[in-house]
Amino acid sequence: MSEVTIKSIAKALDLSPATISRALNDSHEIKRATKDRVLAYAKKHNYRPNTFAKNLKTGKTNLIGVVIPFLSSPFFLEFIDELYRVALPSNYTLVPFQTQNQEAMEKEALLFLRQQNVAGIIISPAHENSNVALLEDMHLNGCPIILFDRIQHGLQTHKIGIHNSMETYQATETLLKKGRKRIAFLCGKDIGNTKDRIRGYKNALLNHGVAFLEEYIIYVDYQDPNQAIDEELKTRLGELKDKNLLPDAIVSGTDTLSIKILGVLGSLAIRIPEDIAVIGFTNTNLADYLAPALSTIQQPTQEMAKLAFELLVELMDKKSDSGAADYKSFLLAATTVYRKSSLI
Amino acid sequence: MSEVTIKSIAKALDLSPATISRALNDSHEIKRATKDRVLAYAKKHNYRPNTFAKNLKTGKTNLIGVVIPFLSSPFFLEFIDELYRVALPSNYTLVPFQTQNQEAMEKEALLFLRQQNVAGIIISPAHENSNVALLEDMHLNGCPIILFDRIQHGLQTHKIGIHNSMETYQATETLLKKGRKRIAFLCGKDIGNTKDRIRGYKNALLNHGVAFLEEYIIYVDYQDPNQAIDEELKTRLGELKDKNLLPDAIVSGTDTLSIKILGVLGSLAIRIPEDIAVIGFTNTNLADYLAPALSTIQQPTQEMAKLAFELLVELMDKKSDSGAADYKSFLLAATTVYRKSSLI
DNA sequence: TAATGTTTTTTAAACGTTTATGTTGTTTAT
DNA sequence: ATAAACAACATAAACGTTTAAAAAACATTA
Repeated sequence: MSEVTIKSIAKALDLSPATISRALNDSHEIKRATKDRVLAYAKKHNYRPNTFAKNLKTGKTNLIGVVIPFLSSPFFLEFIDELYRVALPSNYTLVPFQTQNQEAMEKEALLFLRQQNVAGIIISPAHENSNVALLEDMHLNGCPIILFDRIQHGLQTHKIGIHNSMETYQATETLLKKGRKRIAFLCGKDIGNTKDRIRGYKNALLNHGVAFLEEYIIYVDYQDPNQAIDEELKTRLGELKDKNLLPDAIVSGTDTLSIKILGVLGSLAIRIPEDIAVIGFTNTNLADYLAPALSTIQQPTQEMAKLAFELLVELMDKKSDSGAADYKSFLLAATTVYRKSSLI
Repeated sequence: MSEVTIKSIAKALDLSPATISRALNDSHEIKRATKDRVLAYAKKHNYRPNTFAKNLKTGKTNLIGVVIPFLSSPFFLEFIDELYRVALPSNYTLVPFQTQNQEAMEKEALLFLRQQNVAGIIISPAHENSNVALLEDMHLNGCPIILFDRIQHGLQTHKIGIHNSMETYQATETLLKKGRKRIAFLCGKDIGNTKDRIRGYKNALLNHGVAFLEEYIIYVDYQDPNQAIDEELKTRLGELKDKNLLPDAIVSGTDTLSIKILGVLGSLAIRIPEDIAVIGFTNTNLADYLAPALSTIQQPTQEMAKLAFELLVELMDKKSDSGAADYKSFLLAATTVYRKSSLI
């Protein structure tokens, strides 16, 4: 396929392949004139290095694996989108994977990335400590890894996230101060950061003297992509209503559910925020347009992406300097935007 | 990095590398017993073939390049999402790229994909005939290509899209039948399929005896990602109002704009659908939740993705059968869902 | 001028595969 | 019994790079 190679250039210019290779890599041991000849010829004949040969020889690639649970989640989508933007001027190429929040799929992705010998990985793991052994193995073998968003994970490396419990604490407190007492917490089963977010929610209740009710933690099974989440939500709300426990406010700790709940409440003829106020984690830029406009806890996605990329590049460049492994956790500030869904 | 190779296995089992390779590839000229020994050893020691060596030798990869204008557009997002789903069970790996609708970026992506020697490409081109020479070149050199969504493009290959003019014709006609006469058409400058969609819009007007007004084609420059599209939309509507030409309906021919226009009209205190009815092209599953619920012309995204993948695999398998190049254009049926934004 | 140092280039091996060709030993047909 | 056919493996070259080491070319110095 690729007709023009280092060898063919060598033959054409009556030089050795070694010289061509060095000239193309701007080695100091090739004189200016020769370099110019080679570069000119290469350009003229549209020489393109064979990635596979190069990688085979050097054992290095310029690939960055990006592993996320869902592409359809506004937060992860925005993250990837920004990642593409910051990676563009660099020489690195992104290889994204979604795991559907399943450890098995995550493993497949990681094995593939390992096989591709990626230069680094940016990952929001499927679960707490999911594939931790594999990740540690790759990490030890010189593949730098950045954890983001779901940073409660055993791997020792740079981590980028937000202060989850603090965010839900404040959201819950806001609702409490507006007089809401029956506040439910909505979250996906096995969805990252849930624990921390629930903790903040509970603490807010505690500090305001409101009793915590186990029934008010609404878990929704998220695993099955084809599942009718709307239906499940309706059922769960119906159960609460039957027990005479319909909440007067909902804090959602999960991106996608924050939006779904609006539609479900609407179809049940429950008014937002009059009957139930809603504040949710999500990063959709459509929040303003929703009915009603949704109060959101938004992660600083673009900064996270930028930081993730920069930290990774730093680690990849450092290479085997084998620094004393002083990894840091970066907790960025989230922004809560109050819109109609939580006003009273 | 990869410790265990064909060579090392050969040494360990006192066989030649050729035998190991053949055993791993289940060649008929290796006897059962030997194969079993090799497979067992490989499994036990976690042998992973070196992709680069393999690709270098065979000149083939299992990569599929996916080139789209925007990842942030609901339609393309859904397309990619589904593509991942159908590609998962196969042995192919997706390498997505977004071009920001810029031919230069598209070229970069294609050059990269060519360098990676991808087995095939699925693309919705930035513009009509953008990078057509490059695409043709790659195509001729044995890289099968599937065009989707924006199929008005010079490349001769399988194409998958919808009947754009028909869809906008029907949407416009619906509005006309409800008595709207001042119908504007909203679209992105240089956004694919615009021509066809405008044609359908014009024909509907024509067939219903409503005069076409040049001012009612509202082009919005889409290129600059940081541009304040909302502001631009406001300005354009303001201009129309000043000329006493405020429309009573809007058909949007562009995914993202279909959503944006809702917010803009809202902020101008224009009622939907009373003052202005809206029907738009888009595939967001949030259409129901928007304020007001948005009438949408939805492409059959998942079928498109599935078909694109299947056709591509077929072409990749066929290889150099050099079939008489009987490429087909598949025009799938879109679905128009009428919601509140277009009811009167 | 010859020895020395420096710059520039070549030689050759290697990365981990695949595959055409060669070699061996065994079976089958005549 | 012997030639032919086959099964099962080994040898060796190749894919397009990179890079250590050797070699050549040139420049400098005594």
